[in-house]
Amino acid sequence: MSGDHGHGDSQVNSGSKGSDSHKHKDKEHRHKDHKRDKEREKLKHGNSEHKDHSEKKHKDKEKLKHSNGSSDKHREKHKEKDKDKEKRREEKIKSSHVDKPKKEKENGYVRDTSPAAIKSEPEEDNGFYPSPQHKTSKREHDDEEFEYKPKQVKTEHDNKAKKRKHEYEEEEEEEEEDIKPKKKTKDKKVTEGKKAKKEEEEKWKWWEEERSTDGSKWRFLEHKGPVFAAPYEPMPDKVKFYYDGKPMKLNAPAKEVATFFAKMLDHEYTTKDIFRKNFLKDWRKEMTSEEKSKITDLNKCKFSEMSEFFKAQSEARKQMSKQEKLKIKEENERLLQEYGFCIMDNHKERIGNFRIEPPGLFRGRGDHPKMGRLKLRIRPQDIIINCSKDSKHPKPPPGTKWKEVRHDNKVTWLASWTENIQGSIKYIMLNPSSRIKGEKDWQKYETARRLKKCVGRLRTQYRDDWKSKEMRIRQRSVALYFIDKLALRAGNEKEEGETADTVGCCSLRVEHIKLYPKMDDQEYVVEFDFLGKDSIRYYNKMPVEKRVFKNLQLFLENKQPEDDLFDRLNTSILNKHLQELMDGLTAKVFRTYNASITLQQQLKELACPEDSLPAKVLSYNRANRAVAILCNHQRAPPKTFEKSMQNLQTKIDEKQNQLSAARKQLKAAKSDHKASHDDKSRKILEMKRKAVERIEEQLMKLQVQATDREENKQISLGTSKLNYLDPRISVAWCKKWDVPIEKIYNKTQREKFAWALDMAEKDYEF
DNA sequence: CCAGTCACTTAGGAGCCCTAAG
DNA sequence: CTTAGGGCTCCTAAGTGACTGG
Repeated sequence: MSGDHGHGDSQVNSGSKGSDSHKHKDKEHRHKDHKRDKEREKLKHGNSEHKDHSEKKHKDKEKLKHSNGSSDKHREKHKEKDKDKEKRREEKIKSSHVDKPKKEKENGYVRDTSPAAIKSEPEEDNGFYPSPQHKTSKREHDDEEFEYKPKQVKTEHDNKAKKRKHEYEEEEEEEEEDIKPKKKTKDKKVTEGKKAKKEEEEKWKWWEEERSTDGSKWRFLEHKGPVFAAPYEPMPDKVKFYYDGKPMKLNAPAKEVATFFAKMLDHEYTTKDIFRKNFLKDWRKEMTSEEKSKITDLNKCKFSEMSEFFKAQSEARKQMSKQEKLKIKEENERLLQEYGFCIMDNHKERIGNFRIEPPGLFRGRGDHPKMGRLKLRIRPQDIIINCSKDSKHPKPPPGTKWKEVRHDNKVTWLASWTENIQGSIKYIMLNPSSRIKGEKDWQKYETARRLKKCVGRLRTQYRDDWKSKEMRIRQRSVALYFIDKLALRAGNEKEEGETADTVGCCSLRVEHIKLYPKMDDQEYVVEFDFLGKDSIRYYNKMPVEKRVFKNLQLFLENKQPEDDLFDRLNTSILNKHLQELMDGLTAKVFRTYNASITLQQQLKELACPEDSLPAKVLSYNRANRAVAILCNHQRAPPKTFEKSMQNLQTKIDEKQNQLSAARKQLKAAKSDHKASHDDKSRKILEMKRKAVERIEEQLMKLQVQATDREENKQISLGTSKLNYLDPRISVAWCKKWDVPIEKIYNKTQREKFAWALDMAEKDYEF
């Protein structure tokens, strides 16, 4: 970590303490700021300056990522071709328009009005929980509280009492607590000494409360604003930068940027052409004109002294004494306490990312055209603050101003800024454990469960549509089939040249699939090979139904490799269609649905009541893994994988030897006992028996561990666990098989899924 | 319909930190 | 006590999808 984002003051102090030593720099910065503002302005209107399309063949075959070579040429060609080609194809199959009136929505909360959805909805209410999907509209008067100012924050110190959910006592022991952090700090000092662990154990059961119906996300919001990145600390003069073999002094801004590069020197990013080119270009913008005229070739730059300096620094940090480390920890904790929480509607909630992203070099993933560009430092005047009108507004650091303070309760973010690489907006939002995130998450799974009820009908329909006489419908139905069956992502269009060339379902190109009428003993095999989100390769061969196959052949006719496979389809068309089939349905719901249903099925299949605890956990992980594979959640095999696998194997071998030794002894003890039949020998026998059992168990545990790890080599379970699997399935499974939930969810995860832990019983059905 | 904007979810990797084993 | 390695947290990029205004 940057470990250097020093002190809480970094938020506030740029004007006070820190300033003296930086006066000089500050001036220069300010001067630059002007230019910068202009540049930032430009962003808004499309930043055309970097339109370099360096034609490059990929050679890198780093693991399985980025290794599919389809992309670059595509970029060039794609541009012009599109329009007219499309038109040419237009008439291939007659298209007629059947536009239907759209469904209604109420501000973000989906109203179920489609007849289809209504009829298919016995609403699985476990009788008690208010569904997030259909808020009962009984509390129309909700909004009358709109302008109130909360006097108290509910923080419940309830540690025991796990279940009680049916008792309707949300009013229980809400400690009256001053909102003002003053008191909080005091409170804290008392406990902090020992373990800071005690904290206020928030046990607010928001899921037992009504939800707002008017599209507002909150009624009251107060926070202290973000924490800014620590200012640049000039390096000691003895750490030199060399150009063309000669030491060269750089002005502060240029030097700071140089340190960004130096810090990455060991990373292979810095060897990539695009990265270097982008870096040099942006770096030069920070230079004085002399520097600029001198430094023209990155190859002549030597950053190694700087790099060594940082390495030494981080080494020193590791070597720090316990005390020093503790001090840093405490400081971090203080910062967290001060800036890491906000008050939203009477409750203190954890903020997800309260630190502003520090400046640095942009690291895109895959073959990103903008890798190496300079991410500018974010200043208070770049930040928009969002909070309640009647809250205590966050203060900008002395001598600075926010860009804007607004009071928009239709959104959930507390602060935002525009980033300079893509011109996109970044937000500060709440932690996943917060009500606002939890509700949404819950709702997501409820939507997926509604899909479960009508997925049969939808499948019948899209299969029917394979026969449609309209091209667009055939394409739509085949794409939907892929999304359903293979859990592909929707595949929005992307701006070319702005990002890595990756695709999803709707944006698949001809070059991404291959058709094999026959392959081995299978017929109609489709081979997929493309880079998806994060440039993770998707590779899969799948036999499809004849009709699908024939359709694909049709779609491919007269197309170039870089043409769109589904030229009459995009995500917005697809989603519009889905919306008509089921209220709230979009392409990504299929991923959620298929992931969750797969987990549930797998857990049923793999169930084995006699299994030991570790075996059960293994089963769970396998079920989880099936989902991860479905969703193509990969990871780079850990660098130490082979070695650690070997170590484990050694352990297993040892254990095995131990076991056979123990068995021998047991045998001996047995015959001893047979011979003597005395108490002593019986005792020994028992002991040996126990020993064997114990070793057997240990061995089994190791073996399970080995299997699990081997199977996990390139699969990442976390993503699906966190984003796709209805946590209630897991909770129910744990209850059913007496597996402690801690085996499945760590602390953070339990916090995120608190709602599920609380409400799911062992008979929960997704 | 289309491009642009905005909000919010989903994603893998870096690196810190804890723990179990030596 | 030290060390290795694996888990967890943080970080922030990269998606999805709604909406807007022309």
